[in-house]
Amino acid sequence: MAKISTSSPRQSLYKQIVRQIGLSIMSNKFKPGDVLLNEPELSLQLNVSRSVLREALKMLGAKGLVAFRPRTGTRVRPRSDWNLLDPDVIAWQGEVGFEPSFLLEICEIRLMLEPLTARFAATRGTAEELAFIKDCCQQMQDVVDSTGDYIIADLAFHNAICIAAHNELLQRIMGTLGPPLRASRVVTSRVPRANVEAMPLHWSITGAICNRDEQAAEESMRQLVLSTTQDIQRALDAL
Amino acid sequence: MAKISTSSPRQSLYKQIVRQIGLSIMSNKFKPGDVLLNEPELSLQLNVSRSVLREALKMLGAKGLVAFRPRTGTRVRPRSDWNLLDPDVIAWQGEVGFEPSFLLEICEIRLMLEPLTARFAATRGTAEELAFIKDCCQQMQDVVDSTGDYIIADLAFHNAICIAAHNELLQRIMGTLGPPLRASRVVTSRVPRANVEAMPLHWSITGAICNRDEQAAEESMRQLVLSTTQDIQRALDAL
DNA sequence: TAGTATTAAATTGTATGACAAATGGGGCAA
DNA sequence: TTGCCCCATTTGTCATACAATTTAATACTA
Repeated sequence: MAKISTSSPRQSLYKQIVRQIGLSIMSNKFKPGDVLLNEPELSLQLNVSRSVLREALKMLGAKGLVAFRPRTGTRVRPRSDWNLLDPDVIAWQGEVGFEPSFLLEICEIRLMLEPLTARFAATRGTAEELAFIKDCCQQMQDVVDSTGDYIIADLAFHNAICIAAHNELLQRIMGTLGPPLRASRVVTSRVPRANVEAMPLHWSITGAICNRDEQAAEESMRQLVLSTTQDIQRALDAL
Repeated sequence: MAKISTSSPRQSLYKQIVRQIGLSIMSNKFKPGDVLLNEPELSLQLNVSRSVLREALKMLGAKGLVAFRPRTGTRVRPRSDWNLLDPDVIAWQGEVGFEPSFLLEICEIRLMLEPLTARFAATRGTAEELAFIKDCCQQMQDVVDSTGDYIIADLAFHNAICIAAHNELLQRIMGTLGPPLRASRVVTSRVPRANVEAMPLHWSITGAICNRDEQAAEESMRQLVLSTTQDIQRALDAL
């Protein structure tokens, strides 16, 4: 059976299939509750062996996207069962376009997490970690005119703070919520000069953390998140 | 090839294998960086066909626990790559015993999430949702003397607040972090009369939310989470 | 001798075919 | 009508063969 796939020639077949079906689910081509084609037919249609198809389906099952039952078939599970914090699930959603409501939900989570994260960083960060935060902030300042580089530097900045907070689970959550933020930042940066205007807040966060001023760190970060949330809200409203 | 498994006769073979290997990883039988036995041998040792083993491994791979490479083998990934918010990953960790540090990290996340969750519930909850919160609180009061029932009622209470906050992603996170909390509550409830002493705070949260008093709801919830965190901290220190 | 290209071995990746087990529905009987 | 049984459909499991990939040893060359 030949591999005709025009897209990614150097990628394992099962990974391609996982991605393909995953995207089909995210794009609502298969809606929750729908029953997929049975395995023999689906493997025929996708031009792969049943083994590959099954391994792909099992991976989707592990992410909570589908459920299996003999005789009934493989069914797309309700969205509330999806592992929404799985990196692939997030990425696939991004590829087909995030729901605005989902982006706003992420903003709310950030509003809950980031202020206390900054506080913990001020309390627990090592000298090296604080120095790195300052480096990241300076890096943002340096590339403030380049939208793409600025987004990357901004992510690095927030990640550095997260590392200094010394909470592995938190790092995982924030790391997973990073890519969607990057997507929303692309929307945000349509707001002219948003980057430049956000720099003072970034500097005050950096200063507060480096001075071990927990209260100021938490409060500045809250202001920053509120501000970027408003930017995103405006950008989404403009659509 | 016979299924001699003495444990769960009514469970798909691949699910048993996923669980078995998953637990082996959690219990540090396979440490991060370790290379698993190659598939033919491992399938022989586990007494299953290579297909079943591969489907199980793919599921573990989808959860970030292992990575595959031809020639090199299947390797356990570093803990930082694990999908720590995957329900199975959490559950398996619980079965082999949570690390105290992990429980404290969860407490910190709660401290970040729950106060604002309560605030949002006060702002956005429908009349029905608020009534349900009150019901849950009353239920806690009714079973305050039964440790097991109290834990269940407490989870339902916090979940009801989360639902009223109208944030799907938040529900997912809190729902995933629920079972570990249940485990830590078992530890907590060794503290005598902790249940009874926590009821006033629960009632003030309930009252604040039902009165749409955002500020009081947030602050009461913060006090509650801080209080339970201290209980857990004390219980862990006593070990 | 050192550096590079070639080859070979080990492991995962893929395909195929066959049969077992579970399940849901339809038909049959009380 | 209601309960039971049987059967068709679908996933679950097994076995085997071969392809593709990658690492490492090996040979070859400058």
